[in-house]
Amino acid sequence: MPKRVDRAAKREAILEAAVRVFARKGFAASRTEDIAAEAGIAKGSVYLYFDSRDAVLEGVFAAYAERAGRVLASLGDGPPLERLSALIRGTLGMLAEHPDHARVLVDLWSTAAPLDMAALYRDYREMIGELLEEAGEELRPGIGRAHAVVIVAAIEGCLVQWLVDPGLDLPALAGPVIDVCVEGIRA
Amino acid sequence: MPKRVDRAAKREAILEAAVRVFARKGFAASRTEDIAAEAGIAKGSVYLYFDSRDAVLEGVFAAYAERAGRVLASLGDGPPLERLSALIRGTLGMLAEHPDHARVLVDLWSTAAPLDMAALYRDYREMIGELLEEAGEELRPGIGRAHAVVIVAAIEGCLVQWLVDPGLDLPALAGPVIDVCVEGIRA
Amino acid sequence: MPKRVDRAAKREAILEAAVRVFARKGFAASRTEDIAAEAGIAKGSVYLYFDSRDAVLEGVFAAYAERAGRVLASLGDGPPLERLSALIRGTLGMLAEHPDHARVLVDLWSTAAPLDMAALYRDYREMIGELLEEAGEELRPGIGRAHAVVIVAAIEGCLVQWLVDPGLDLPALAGPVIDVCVEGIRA
Amino acid sequence: MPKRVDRAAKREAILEAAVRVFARKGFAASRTEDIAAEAGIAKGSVYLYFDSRDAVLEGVFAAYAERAGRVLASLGDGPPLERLSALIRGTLGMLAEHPDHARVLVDLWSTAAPLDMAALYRDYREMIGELLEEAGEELRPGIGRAHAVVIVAAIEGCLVQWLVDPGLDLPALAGPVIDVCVEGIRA
DNA sequence: TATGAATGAGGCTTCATTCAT
DNA sequence: GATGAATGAAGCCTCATTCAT
Repeated sequence: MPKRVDRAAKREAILEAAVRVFARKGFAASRTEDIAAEAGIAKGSVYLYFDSRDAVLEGVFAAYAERAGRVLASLGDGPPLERLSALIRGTLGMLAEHPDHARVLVDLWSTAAPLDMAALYRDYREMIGELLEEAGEELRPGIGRAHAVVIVAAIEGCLVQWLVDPGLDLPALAGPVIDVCVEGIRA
Repeated sequence: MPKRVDRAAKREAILEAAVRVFARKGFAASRTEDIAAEAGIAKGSVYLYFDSRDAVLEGVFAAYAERAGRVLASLGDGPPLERLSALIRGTLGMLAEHPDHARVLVDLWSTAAPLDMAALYRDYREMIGELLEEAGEELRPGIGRAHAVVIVAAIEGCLVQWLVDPGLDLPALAGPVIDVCVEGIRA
Repeated sequence: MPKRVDRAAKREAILEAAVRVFARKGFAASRTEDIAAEAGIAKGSVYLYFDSRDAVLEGVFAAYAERAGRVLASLGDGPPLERLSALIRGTLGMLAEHPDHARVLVDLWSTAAPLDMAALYRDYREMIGELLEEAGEELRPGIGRAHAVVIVAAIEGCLVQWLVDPGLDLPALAGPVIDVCVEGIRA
Repeated sequence: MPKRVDRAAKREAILEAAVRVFARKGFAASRTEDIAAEAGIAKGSVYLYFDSRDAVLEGVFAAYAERAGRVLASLGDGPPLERLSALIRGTLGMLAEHPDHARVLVDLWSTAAPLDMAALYRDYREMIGELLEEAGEELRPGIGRAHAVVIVAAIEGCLVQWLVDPGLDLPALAGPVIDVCVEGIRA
């Protein structure tokens, strides 16, 4: 009669605890023991669900990537620039709603680990590039796929400034970003 | 008083070595010894010029802040939107020319240390806000100081994407950024 | 009382699994879990049959001691030097047939545990000493009980060399050992 | 003005401390801290001279191998069987004089580490084989190189019994061993 | 009886910092 | 000033053992 434990759920719980800890102290300063304590388990138990402290960070990344993917997938099928605005609002809103994840993102950027952040942003640009392509005539001449990088940048750059200066109102920044990045490229 | 000069020069040399090391391995993974080795001195000697490993990071931040300040100070006195374009080009160019400093910047973001990153970006936005104000009539209605954050974001966000995916051509991104952030806000 | 029998059989099975594991990785590197896995049971179940990991090693020792005793007991009643040769052949053959037990023997030597290895070898020498005594006139003058230690040594020393260099053909070493240790002491 | 330290001497001192500790508790039970304490230094300092705990064991092995080599090298050039007796006496004497090293030898046997014990014993047998060859006519017919293994075995086997039962008088065992292994093979 | 998740003490190792030279 | 050997606190991880199921 084996003890019944929902491994996936427990893993998830640890991951959530880890995000809170990472957000509070940064990954570098977060001890395995901190994570365990936050999750309400013993230090050693973390290793029943993750191979190493780094693996926890990877798990956090995966969770973030999945969440980001869900935002992109939920844009509906309105006009492309409408969807672009929704994407900007959705992303900034999601980040603001999960400030812990957002805070950890910066650690992920600077982690050499094999997290393939590059692919994540490549996909991101790809997706926005598609929207721009689709927008076609609606855009000023000269604006196209190549400008996806700027839109991604505006979003991530807002994130950076918010993290560095939590006084900023992140969701409220969606307005100015849309003013510039959506209205500014309309024909 | 040559002693004083020597001290300052040595400090500077260590700082430069530190930047290279931080850029290579990230701050978290950089050992005092690595910095010393890169600077061609003994481990213990680092402590003759800095109080601690963290103090070195602070020194690096100060150097970065100064360099960034110099870019802002060198914009000349053309028309405001001209100066804005110059600022974008100058900043991205400066970052690309000093990839080591740029790489370290991300570590600085995620460092809890008392580096007052917030002030740096506040000044940055302030400065751009001023330009926007000055541009006045040249801008689309509704565009103003509040949009400085987007311009800073676009720049820093390009930096992020470049760091995460060094395949990107950072200076070349100045074009699209200007298309969106300068041309896009013109009346 | 089938329960009792089952218990003993299970204990035996675990012991056999343990020997295989110890032989493979050495006692120090063998985990309780390895033993359990090899025995096809759960980690915790080992503790239903043994008090501790060390107790398993003690059990293995007891099993070895018993097996060695059986060899000694099976020498028949031919002439003493005949029996000595048989003992040498039997022991080396037994070790070669149970390489796992042999391998573990070395771990037992270096284990401080309360295994009374000393008594085992004392008995061993005692027994061979008896044979030598019995051989009496057949031996060169000056050879006697005191040389039992050399015969035991020759056997165990072959074991050592074989363990350290499995390329050696252990049973084939019986010939040279007998040449020296039996023929060499004959009058 | 660098602090002057004789690295080799310090390494040696740590090695000697390690041998004492290993002999006392066995390698498996010896903690890095024990070694450091025995050497009168701090735990971390061990790592200034060795890469790891295992590396210390390897160092001990190397020291043993060297000492054993020195015994072999000091046999002079008397008649071969004379030299064989000297080798037996020398080896058992050396082991008895360095009981700590001897005790550690057993740990070395059972260590999977890349210590090439096999080569050590191969050389050992080789050397004795040479002596036997050289003895030629002096030996009983049928005795030759192939019996080197038995002589090595007799020596190591005495060591085993002594380690397991320190009551034995190791140097005194040289007599019986020579009776059997030298006198017993003489023509 | 059997399980295997959980525990937490304890080991190895790293490295910022100190300090004798 | 400069050095680098030494320190020892602290972190990651392992694993024997326990115990709820």
